[in-house]
Amino acid sequence: MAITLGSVQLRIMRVLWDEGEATARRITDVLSEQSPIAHSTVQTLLRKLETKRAVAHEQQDRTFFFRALVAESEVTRSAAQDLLARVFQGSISGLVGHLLESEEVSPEEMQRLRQLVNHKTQEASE
Amino acid sequence: MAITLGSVQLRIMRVLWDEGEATARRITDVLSEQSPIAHSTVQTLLRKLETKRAVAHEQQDRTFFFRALVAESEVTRSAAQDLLARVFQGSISGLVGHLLESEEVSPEEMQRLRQLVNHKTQEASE
DNA sequence: GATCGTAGTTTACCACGGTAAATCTCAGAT
DNA sequence: ATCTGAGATTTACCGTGGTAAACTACGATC
Repeated sequence: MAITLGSVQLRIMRVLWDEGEATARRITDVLSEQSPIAHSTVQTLLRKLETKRAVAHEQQDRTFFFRALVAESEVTRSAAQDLLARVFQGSISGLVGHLLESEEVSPEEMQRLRQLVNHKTQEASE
Repeated sequence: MAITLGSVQLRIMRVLWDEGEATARRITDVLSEQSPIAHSTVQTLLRKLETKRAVAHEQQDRTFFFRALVAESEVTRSAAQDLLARVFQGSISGLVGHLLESEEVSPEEMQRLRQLVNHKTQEASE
């Protein structure tokens, strides 16, 4: 059941995760802040998301209110696992190595990263 | 120029990276070890890879020898960056956090990971 | 009551990855 | 000379993501 979403679908889901529930119109407006998108495009994608059980809607008056059926963590996790398996053949250090080489990483990020790794190391030894 | 490849295309590229150059037949054989794939499928994908300048071929007698035009590091890097941007909005710690939670990580992997992170931290402070 | 706007529905394309059969071509075997 | 096998090429189909116009329905407003 690996839930894989396209980039626009992901942005739609993000609105739902942020706001709990939203109308198609609301989503169109939020997405359009970044780059213009036709309302019917958003509606089509919501439909496709509903088909694959990633969202559901309920009606009030003439308007649909959508909400997410899958958790953000679920989606991001399967995306990360997918990449890890497909591209890095399971090697987390391979993935992280590449990222550290090619991205500008803020000191805060590095801090968080170190904590994550050390925490996990500790866990393993207790 | 983000080179993005599908999973089978990636497996094809891996053969080329491993072997330097290979015929379509050779690639079919290698891929078929894992799961059977029609020769013509491999040829079609090689064609598509050639169209997008990921591979090139040269002819000897009646046979094409393919080689990679893009480096493995280039492809894996752009895949990782793509995921990072699209799904984790740039947060490496977010990505790594998810992976550490959901994957079994061997002690060796953790070791390498710690080294990576500490090394990078050191770099930043010199 | 005609019109306007907004919601949702239908329909249609395009691109890409993957899948593969069908066909063409030609060198080597019989 | 003919057949066979292996290579390459052509053609075709499906699924998914993305894109959006066209159409329908309906409540509110002039």
